Amino acid sequence: MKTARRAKRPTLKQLAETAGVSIGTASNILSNKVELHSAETVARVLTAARQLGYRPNRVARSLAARRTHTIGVVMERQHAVFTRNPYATAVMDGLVDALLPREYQLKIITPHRLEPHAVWTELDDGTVDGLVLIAPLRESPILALPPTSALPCVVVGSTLPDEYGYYCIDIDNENTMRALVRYLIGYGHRRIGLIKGPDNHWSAIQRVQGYLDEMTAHGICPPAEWIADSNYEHSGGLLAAERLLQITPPLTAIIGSNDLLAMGALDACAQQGVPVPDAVSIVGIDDTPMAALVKPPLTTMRSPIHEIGVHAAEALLQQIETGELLRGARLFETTLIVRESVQGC
Amino acid sequence: MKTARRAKRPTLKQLAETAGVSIGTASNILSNKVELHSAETVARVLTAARQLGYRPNRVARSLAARRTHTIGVVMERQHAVFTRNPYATAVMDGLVDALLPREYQLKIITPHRLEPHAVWTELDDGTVDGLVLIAPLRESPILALPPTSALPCVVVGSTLPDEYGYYCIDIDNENTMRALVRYLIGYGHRRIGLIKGPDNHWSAIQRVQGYLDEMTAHGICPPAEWIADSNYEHSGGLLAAERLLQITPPLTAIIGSNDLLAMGALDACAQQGVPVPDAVSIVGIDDTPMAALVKPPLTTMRSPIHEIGVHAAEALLQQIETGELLRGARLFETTLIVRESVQGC
DNA sequence: TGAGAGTCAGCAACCGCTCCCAGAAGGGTT
DNA sequence: AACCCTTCTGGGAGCGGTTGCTGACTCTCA
Repeated sequence: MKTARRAKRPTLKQLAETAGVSIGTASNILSNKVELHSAETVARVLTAARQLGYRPNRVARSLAARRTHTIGVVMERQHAVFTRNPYATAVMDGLVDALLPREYQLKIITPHRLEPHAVWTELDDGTVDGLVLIAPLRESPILALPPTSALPCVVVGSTLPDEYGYYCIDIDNENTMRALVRYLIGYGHRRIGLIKGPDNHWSAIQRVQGYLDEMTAHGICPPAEWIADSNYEHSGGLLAAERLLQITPPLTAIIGSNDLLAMGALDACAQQGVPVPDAVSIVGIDDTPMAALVKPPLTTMRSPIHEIGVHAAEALLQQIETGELLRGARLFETTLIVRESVQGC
Repeated sequence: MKTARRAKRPTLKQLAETAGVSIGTASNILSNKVELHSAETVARVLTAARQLGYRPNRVARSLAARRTHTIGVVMERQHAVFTRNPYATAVMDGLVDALLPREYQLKIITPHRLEPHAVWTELDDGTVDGLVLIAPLRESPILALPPTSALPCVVVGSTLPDEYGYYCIDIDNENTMRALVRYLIGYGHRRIGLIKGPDNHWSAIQRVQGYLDEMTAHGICPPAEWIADSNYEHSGGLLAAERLLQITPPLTAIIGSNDLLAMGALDACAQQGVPVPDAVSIVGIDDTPMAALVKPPLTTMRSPIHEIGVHAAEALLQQIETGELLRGARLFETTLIVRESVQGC
């Protein structure tokens, strides 16, 4: 592969020469260790830097200091589509907000190998000080290896079992779903269907569990047909809802395991002329920005995704800077956002 | 600042030792220059690598090879909110799609200094092989300096005047707006208002120009009050539309300079009980995913944003790999997406 | 047997910067 | 005057790779 030959830019060595100091001195001064040197030397170096248009080479700096000031955001290949992944998008916002002010950079990593060791070669390549794993999947090669590589990591959007040894930041999936079921039951619903997320998402499984637990706690034993398998996307919600709408006697409420699913269900109802919430109530989870825009506006559980992103960044930085690895989980509360897609029956 | 001491991982030197070869040999083999060495040596090195769990250090590699295989995505501070920036989000998707398969990584950069030279220190810090500038603003410090630093760059979402010396990838803002105006006029509209984007966006200015040109081409001279200043966001569209709706005799159509603005206008109409499209037609530009979801579904001009992202990546890689800098602009066609927010009058 | 060609591995000079350590210079004490 | 501190600067050994060059070795063929 041909590589362009670019104009050389001034190095620290040149800077040191034109300022008439040693490289070490110049380095110190440019790294803000100004107190080590006399005001006159500092001024000389700074002037020379300005005059030369000196810009430090961050790669060299990282190599020497073994610190990159960069965080990697790891997404599964199939998730790396921001337009269809409002969750990842919102997490990114939180990360950006927390990271940029502290002069950390952000790198997007999507492994494309399959073998776990190869994947970790892509993830832990020395260019990042830490990793945020966004919603790693159950069978993902990323999780196949224990986080032995002492690279600080946090997991967002998947609550992994303790054995995995990761610090997880997420909402409380089970309780969120249980709250949603309780809310619908409070409105008199009992024939409540669920559009289930994909089995390879930890959250999907936990949400189903919450649904089943709360339903049975109220003496309802939902038949299998009430639970429609799907992915986590709008189109999947539409298809799944079409199936659920054919159940007789009809369900009076449908829970989307996330907002996208619920909005797909909303569209299915619209297409089939089923009025929401008059004929069927629909709810989701996440409260993505679109949830307020659809008709009828979606009642949903708000996940503090942005806050989760911020916390992920902070937890990661803490690990990086103290060297102490965090374990366990930090589960955020969700709050019910009542809009217009639910009604008693 | 305390730095965690991490477990050392094997270096090329160790690898070479355990494989019983020289560092250079090991390096060649791991860089896929396998043809330089005998099959037996290759096997020995590969085995040792597997056994040691060797992972190359990309930082060191970048320093030595002066090639990082990383692209920087530069966003203005105020734009680095993905949840409210469907445009940047869609561009990112295109970049990801084009870059990841070619083993390039993607880094998000948001300058937080103000002085142009300081900004370029952040942008061109040696960690990227090229830069994608997403919708740089008119008075941005990023643009204050000519792209003299021979770092390959492309601009996306802003069509800069030639003098700036950047290769720009964008839609044809003026003609897109003119087509929209023509479309409305074709429906008999003449009292057409415009919600204008912010003055610091090149696209906003070009779109206003297109509006004015096409209106006057049809003998309509829009009074100043028909043009409502705004930002590029939903909330801004709502406020601006409130003003436009008070004009008497009423406007029969409102153009949002982008979809977010148009959707804000839609909400303003809903709040004031003005039926769309019966009382007023509303259109936007971009065709963001939400445009199809709102009520009524928004008629808009589709920008091939994803394609723009892909092209940006390809143009950038071409510059990086050939060393020849591109100039000028590549303007993509937009296409009218007819939905339900327009009607004759 | 010796020259020439062709393989293949090792050596060593970087890449640009950090950071530790030694030592020079200057000032104050006794 | 000798000694000790303090303050400041320079030297140099890495960080973990890449890369061009040298030269040893084998093979072929006259």
